[in-house]
Amino acid sequence: MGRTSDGGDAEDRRDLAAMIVPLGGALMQAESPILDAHGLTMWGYIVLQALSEGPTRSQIGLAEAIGADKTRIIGTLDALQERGLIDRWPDPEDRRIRQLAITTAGRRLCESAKAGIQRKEEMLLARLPAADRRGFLRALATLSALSREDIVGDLDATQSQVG
Amino acid sequence: MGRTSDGGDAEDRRDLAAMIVPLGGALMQAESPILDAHGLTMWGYIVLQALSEGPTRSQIGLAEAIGADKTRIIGTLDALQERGLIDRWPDPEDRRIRQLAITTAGRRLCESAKAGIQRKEEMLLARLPAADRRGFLRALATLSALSREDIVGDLDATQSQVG
DNA sequence: TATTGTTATACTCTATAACTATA
DNA sequence: TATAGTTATAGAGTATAACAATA
Repeated sequence: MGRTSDGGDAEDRRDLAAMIVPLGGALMQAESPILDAHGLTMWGYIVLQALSEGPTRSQIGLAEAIGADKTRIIGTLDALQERGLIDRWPDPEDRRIRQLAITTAGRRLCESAKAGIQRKEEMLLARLPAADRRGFLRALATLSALSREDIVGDLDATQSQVG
Repeated sequence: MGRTSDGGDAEDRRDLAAMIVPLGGALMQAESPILDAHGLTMWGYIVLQALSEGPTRSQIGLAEAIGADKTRIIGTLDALQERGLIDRWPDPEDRRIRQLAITTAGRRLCESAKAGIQRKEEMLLARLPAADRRGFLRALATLSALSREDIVGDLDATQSQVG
């Protein structure tokens, strides 16, 4: 059992989540000193990266884009605005909505943090054989582009049986 | 910039943590209904898997092995013991220490949960080209075998500069 | 009335500190 | 006194609910 040749790699392995979740925690911990040196929180960095892609028409839109609750980013936006890293102003056509954009200073700081983080990540990736590394990054890009429902929703009913 | 040929893939990419952490969250959410169907919590499942490898001589040892605080697993152990999924008894030679072992019922339940989880994961991995998939799983095994210090500690001082 | 943004509250998870029983 | 296990408390992070301004 387990060695059946059903077309591929039915090797024994640990659960994906058991490998991925702790790895994600360690990566966040590794990023932390770099973000600290830039005076950024994790959420602040995430917001700056999102706004680097282009301005946003509402805070709710931004929150959805980064997978956060709308109430969770308010303090972050306050701090970023006060430091001049983002602009925030009411939409003249609908004064309920706050428009958001990154400033030049914000873009510069974000790019610096990203460079430091990716430099550190490169040292980690250097431990991998080149072929594995390419496959890893490509697979990661593929999987992280999937929607949460695509990952969670696969065969919900039939897989939950106790065997 | 970024296209320098320094021996490899200096491609633009999102931060590893930004891809890995949400993926881990989605995977945990995907596991959740399977664990529910088995009456297991995430920590209960982790404990059963750890004890599947062999008995443990103390709760502290088990907690360290799974990266948990010793206070965090007590309720979990109580519940597993009450359902007859683990045995827990004082070491006769040092009655402060509780020895732990999985029962036959515990092993059966754990294997059933693991089968369901990995079946679901296989459906996700099936979306990847075979080569990427192999590299992904091998890289993941390599990286998750590293200690937290190995990942966090890489070049702590020099990487934290604001450039 | 519905929606954006905000504030206040409650809840969950985790870490810390205090306690017991054994040594 | 030191350690394993337990319980109680406090803290961080998040989600939920209520509120003010605008449409």
